[in-house]
Amino acid sequence: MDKPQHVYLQQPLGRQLAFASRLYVGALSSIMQDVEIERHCAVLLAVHHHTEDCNQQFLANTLHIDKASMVRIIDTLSDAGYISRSTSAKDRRAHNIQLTSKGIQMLPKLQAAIQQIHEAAFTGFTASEKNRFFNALQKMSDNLIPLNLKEPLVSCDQMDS
Amino acid sequence: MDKPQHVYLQQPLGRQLAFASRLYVGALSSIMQDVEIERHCAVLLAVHHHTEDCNQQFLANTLHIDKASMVRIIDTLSDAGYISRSTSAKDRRAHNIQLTSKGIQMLPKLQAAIQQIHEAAFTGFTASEKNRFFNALQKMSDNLIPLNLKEPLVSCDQMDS
DNA sequence: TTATATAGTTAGCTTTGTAAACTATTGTAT
DNA sequence: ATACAATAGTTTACAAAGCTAACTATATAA
Repeated sequence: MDKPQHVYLQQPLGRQLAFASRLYVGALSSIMQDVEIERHCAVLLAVHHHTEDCNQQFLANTLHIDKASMVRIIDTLSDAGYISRSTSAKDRRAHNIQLTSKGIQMLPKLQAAIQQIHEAAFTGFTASEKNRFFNALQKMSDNLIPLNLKEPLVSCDQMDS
Repeated sequence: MDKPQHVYLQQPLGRQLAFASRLYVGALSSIMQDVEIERHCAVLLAVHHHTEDCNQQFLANTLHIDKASMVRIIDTLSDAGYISRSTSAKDRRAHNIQLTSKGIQMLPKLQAAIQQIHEAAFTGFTASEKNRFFNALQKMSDNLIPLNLKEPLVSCDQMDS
């Protein structure tokens, strides 16, 4: 019933996570074939749910996408007519992002697709199992953040130059 | 205690998984700075644990890496001197992959790094929580695979040409 | 023998993450 | 007010990864 997964993981965690992420995006693509920008659903949903001061830096921080990539995404979504930029009144450096009417119109379809994926993904899960999974994923990510250092991480006993 | 995560996930699942995967690889890079090929630890471990008939297609299937990418990875690891190719006696199309002595020598370091990351990642988890997380991730991935179809996925009520 | 499938390779394309340099603006310290 | 530093956004360039297609050499099945 329980496999010996600590000894040797056939799929190391890093790869398993990457694979799951690819499966999720792939599923979204399969379902929303007629919508060309389904890849950026996270941004669309974030814009929808955070109407106040929703600038590119906020989106980048929230979704863990760097700001250069965010420019590309916003350009794509803007060119496709789903969102628009407008200079913030509070801070003229910032560009507030809004959904256009076209963006608002496609939201239900996107939400339905996501719900469909979640129902499929968590088939066989109880509600609390699903909850625990989300919480565990979040906690694990938070635990890993401090290990991502740019600096050499020199331990004391190595400093002898 | 339990947040309303179904309503709107601040981080949609696909992005959360991608982010976690990046954190994992980033942590490995931080810890193994002197080893230049830490990115391919999954392949090295798989080669180590599957000595019999470990060819590139097997590795590709096991780790969910396409075979073209696998060629690149094997080239890199081979150029760096960690593994070697040899034609299989059973099937002369196949290349069996083995660790070189250099590859074997660096294994303990890699395993220690991975253990360190796992200890950090699952700080605050009980053993069973950790187990449940792995099982849930696996189950969720398996559930998503059928949704990844190349074919148009035409529902019956759409077919009327 | 012929046709088909498979393992590996190569090449080309796209997406994504990352870094660096740059602008326009904002905030702060003097 | 002036000078300096920080921030939001943009552009450019590069590297890694996934994907596809075409190709070779072998293997298998008809």
